[in-house]
Amino acid sequence: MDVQLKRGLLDVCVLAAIKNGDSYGYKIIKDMKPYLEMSESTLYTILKRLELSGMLTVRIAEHGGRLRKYYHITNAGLGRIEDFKNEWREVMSIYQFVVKEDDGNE
Amino acid sequence: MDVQLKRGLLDVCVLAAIKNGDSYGYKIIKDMKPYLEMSESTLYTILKRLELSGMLTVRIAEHGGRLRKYYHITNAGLGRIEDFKNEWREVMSIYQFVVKEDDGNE
DNA sequence: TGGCAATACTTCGTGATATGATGTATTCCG
DNA sequence: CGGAATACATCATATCACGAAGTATTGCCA
Repeated sequence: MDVQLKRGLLDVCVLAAIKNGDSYGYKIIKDMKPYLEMSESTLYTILKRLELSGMLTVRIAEHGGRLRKYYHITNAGLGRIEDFKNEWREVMSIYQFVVKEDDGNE
Repeated sequence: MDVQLKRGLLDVCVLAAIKNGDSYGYKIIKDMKPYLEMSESTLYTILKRLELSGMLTVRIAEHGGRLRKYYHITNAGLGRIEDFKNEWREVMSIYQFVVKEDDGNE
């Protein structure tokens, strides 16, 4: 899928992936794969950014001898998803503008 | 509106603004304003990019003593709009993933 | 036991791109 | 006469997705 189109969806998609329960990087990628594929470097960059902007918190836990960083969504993160929903109205009106066929009757 | 969300829409929006008749920079901005606002520097950058990638052609004409560059969409440009429509299915499935509420019954 | 896939996270460099600031030039209107 | 509107161009900057490469452990299978 087009990189530019992806850009507006990635952050909020990652937040959505943890909104119903804490998760960790490797699992997030696999959960999102049917909807949106992303590389590991992309995801970890995004997770860092979302942490720095207070959209999520991190908890390090050991699991089977390996470290895992579990990500937990904050109220700000939930708010970000709400903002996205509100902006979607605008997006749909732009979409209508793009696909609108000129029927020649105006 | 969120810059990242805009990115995937701008190019195709500009193409849509000229698909029913040639237009020029200043007019494109005004036509798009109700749907999507963009600065002049952004638009002229995009028009240049779309020209270089063969999505549109340019014709310079004089209008009232001033130069105007009229932009005309090519078949490649029309194809770009079609691609966008097809990708929209994916976008909507991602949107559904983001807004899906966990109803606690699973 | 040797090796490879899977799991899990990190860092770096690069290319694409939206935007503000700034500049140039003309026309139109009061 | 002057400022708003018209019309386009260039530059520097900040953001960001991504491939490449690296580190380290577990689990499996031949």
